[in-house]
Amino acid sequence: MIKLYNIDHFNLEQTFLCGQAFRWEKDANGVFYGVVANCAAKVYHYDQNTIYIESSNPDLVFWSNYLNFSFDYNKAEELLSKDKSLLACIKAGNGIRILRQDLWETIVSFIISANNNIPRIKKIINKMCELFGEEIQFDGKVFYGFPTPEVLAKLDLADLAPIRAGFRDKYILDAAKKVASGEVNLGQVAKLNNKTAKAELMKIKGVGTKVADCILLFSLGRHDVFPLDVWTKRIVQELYGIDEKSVPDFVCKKFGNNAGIAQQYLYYYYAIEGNKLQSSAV
DNA sequence: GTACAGGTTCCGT
DNA sequence: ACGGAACCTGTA
Repeated sequence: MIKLYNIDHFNLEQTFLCGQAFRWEKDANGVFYGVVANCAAKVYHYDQNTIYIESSNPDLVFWSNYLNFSFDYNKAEELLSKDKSLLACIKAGNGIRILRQDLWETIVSFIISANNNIPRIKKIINKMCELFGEEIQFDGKVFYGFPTPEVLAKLDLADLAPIRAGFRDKYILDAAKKVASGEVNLGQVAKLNNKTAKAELMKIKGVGTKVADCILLFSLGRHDVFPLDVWTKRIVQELYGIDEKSVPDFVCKKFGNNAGIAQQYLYYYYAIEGNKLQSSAV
């Protein structure tokens, strides 16, 4: 078992259920079960400042990387808190962290997220893992790893039909084929700057601006990227009185290196918690 | 029955 | 370049 002590700024609920990851579930005791790549895990707070991780892969380095444990949130939040509108979001969502998720898994997950809702996204991903992922025995339960590009590349649309991905099925296959063949080299993508990495990812069908930004933020730790979806665009427009076309530029300039973190707070506060928008001074 | 969901692609100007 | 419809499916 891995024990993480003296945790500052880390809330599992907000981190796992804020819409950046789709494979964590909370049970009746408040314990989170999930699968990361091919590692099943049980994660829970011992107390507010201590987290326990039991996993089929009890590797501290693996988990501290996934949780982006070394990143100092205090500094980022200190800067963001100067904005009065964000302050309320930061207080409400305190302890949200941006994960560093597996690149391949993040690509496929956010392809599936297009024009979709979170419960259904989860359902599709779980079914795909169950059918094509590796079986993992852990804690007396059965889990399924995320299918590799190689496995998915061999499938056709009929094979994928049971996961009920709808029109996204062909995009999943396109991603698998391009990654398995090396046409899109994931090892390289991680080394490229935002703009180039994004262009590389967008070679995949079903990966547009927003999905690519999500991949950069939620997998590669590019905290300066602000994925603009229908929610966050609407939120920024109303909160700051910005017209639609200026939003991308505005968030970039306003939140700079911490834009992605700002995005996550805004999304959590207004979209997940369902608070009503009210304008306030910038 | 109809509208809509954390977008992207495709097809018109 | 830019705007709008179409897209699978599930749920309200």
